[in-house]
Amino acid sequence: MAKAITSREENYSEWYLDIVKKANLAANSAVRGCMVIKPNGFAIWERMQRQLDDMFKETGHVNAYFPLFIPKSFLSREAEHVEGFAKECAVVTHHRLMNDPNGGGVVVDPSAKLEEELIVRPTSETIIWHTFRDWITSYRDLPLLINQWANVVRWELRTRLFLRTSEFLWQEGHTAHATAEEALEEALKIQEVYATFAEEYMAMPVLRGVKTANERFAGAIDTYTIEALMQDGKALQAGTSHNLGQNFAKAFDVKFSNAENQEEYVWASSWGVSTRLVGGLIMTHSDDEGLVLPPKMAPVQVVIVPIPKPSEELNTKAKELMQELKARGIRVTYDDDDKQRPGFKFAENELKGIPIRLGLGKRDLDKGTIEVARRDEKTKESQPLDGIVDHVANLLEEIQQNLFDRAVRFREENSTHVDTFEEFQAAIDRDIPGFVYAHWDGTTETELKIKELTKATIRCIPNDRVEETGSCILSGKPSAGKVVFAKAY
RNA sequence: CGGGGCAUAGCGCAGUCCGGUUAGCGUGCCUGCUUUGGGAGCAGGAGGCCCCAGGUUCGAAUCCUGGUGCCCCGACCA
Repeated sequence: MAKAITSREENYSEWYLDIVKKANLAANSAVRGCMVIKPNGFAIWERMQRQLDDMFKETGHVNAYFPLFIPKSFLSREAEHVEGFAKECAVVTHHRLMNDPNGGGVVVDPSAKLEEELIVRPTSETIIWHTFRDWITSYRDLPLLINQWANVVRWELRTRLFLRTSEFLWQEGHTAHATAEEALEEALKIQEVYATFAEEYMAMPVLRGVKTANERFAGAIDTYTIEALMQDGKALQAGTSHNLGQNFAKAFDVKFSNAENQEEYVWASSWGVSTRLVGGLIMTHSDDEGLVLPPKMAPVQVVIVPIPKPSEELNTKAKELMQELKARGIRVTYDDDDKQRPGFKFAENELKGIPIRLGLGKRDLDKGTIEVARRDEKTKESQPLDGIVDHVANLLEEIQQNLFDRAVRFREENSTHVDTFEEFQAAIDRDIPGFVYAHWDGTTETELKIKELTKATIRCIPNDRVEETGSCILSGKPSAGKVVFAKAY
């Protein structure tokens, strides 16, 4: 068991890191807080990208690319925005290096100081709105629906692979609209796109909700979020979509002429999901044997293992089978390494999260069967080779659904409703705190006080919450409905 | 930004307190033989600026001074 990973029970944090490292998803790099995404990890991100990109295109968005560097002055145009990001920006101050006159290698050339420093984008609203000013003059230019796939940098003090790194990959959508209603609709539409993606493709159930004033994006009117529950009972903000109102249009003076030839400021939205989703995917489904991937997100869905080792006979059959599976659109590989034994390969393929393993041996060929093992439930059974492609195709769907159902069940089992602060405290203090629904008086003051006392934050006010009168668990003041608290990543 | 830890073979580590031949163990890697339906066994082999710089000493992975880097835990944030 050379590659055994720490169990979740023993140390959840170590378990997560073990999976990331031992499934070869990512590694720490020479740069603090920045990760190297390895081929296995990047393949998952690529699947996310491809699917999301299709969905964005489907909703009328087009891709573009804006610069990595942003003039420092741009960031300060929107007051709340700069306050939100100023503390975590990387700043470029010089543009040239020179040989150290003292022989210490290269040093920054002091004569190459920039007139205006550049910041490395922590998000691109400012540079994009500066550009949109040139793109928009008339209501006929609207709506403008732009997305970009990019890297961003936020100088994080505490990082974890995928979940929070100083540099990360993401997509950021930026849209401009003629009316407030349209901008709001756009923000909500994207929230639903994100939720659909999370649930149908990642098999990760999410709560759809709106952030409190305290938790919203710096510069937004409202932030819509999807929140997932991880296996340790902590919430993960998996995607956000912002209604920016006219805040950035005003800051960057972006106006359009409406049909009556009157000038108005443009209405905006922005939204993003990042490589953090890979972390969420890992923590939603994986177990103590390693990574578990839902079939739709698995770079490899089926692996065929020759037993006990490759032979001409087995290779021929396996390749034939691969062709049939590929023809059905199934991503399949053949593990024809003749050095490792089957047991090793089983463990290795489980660690990597491949949803289905097909074990093919001499006995199978004689009997016309094949061994089908599913990663999610760790069961295996012998199946007739005849009709195996249909069986595998159906099983992939079943696994996808099973993982989602399992995650929904976990979330339900770990969601509680409380009415008093004592109940609240007890719920949050459990080993798996989960989502805790409670009344809140709507003030930032109370929210912060609760956070100080319990470390729990308001994840969202659910879109589908039932309106009911109640009293705040802390202040006792009236509340119009329960909000969702949790400890969060 | 505080607190702690670590830096020695691809990876994981011991050795450092108490300086001393050729720096060691596990794993991985290479070769060969035997094995082979759940992480194989034996034999042989390759692989090291012991984080960097200075100092002490006949002699430094080890002691002293000064750096650098990364990780983990908290506070802040996607």
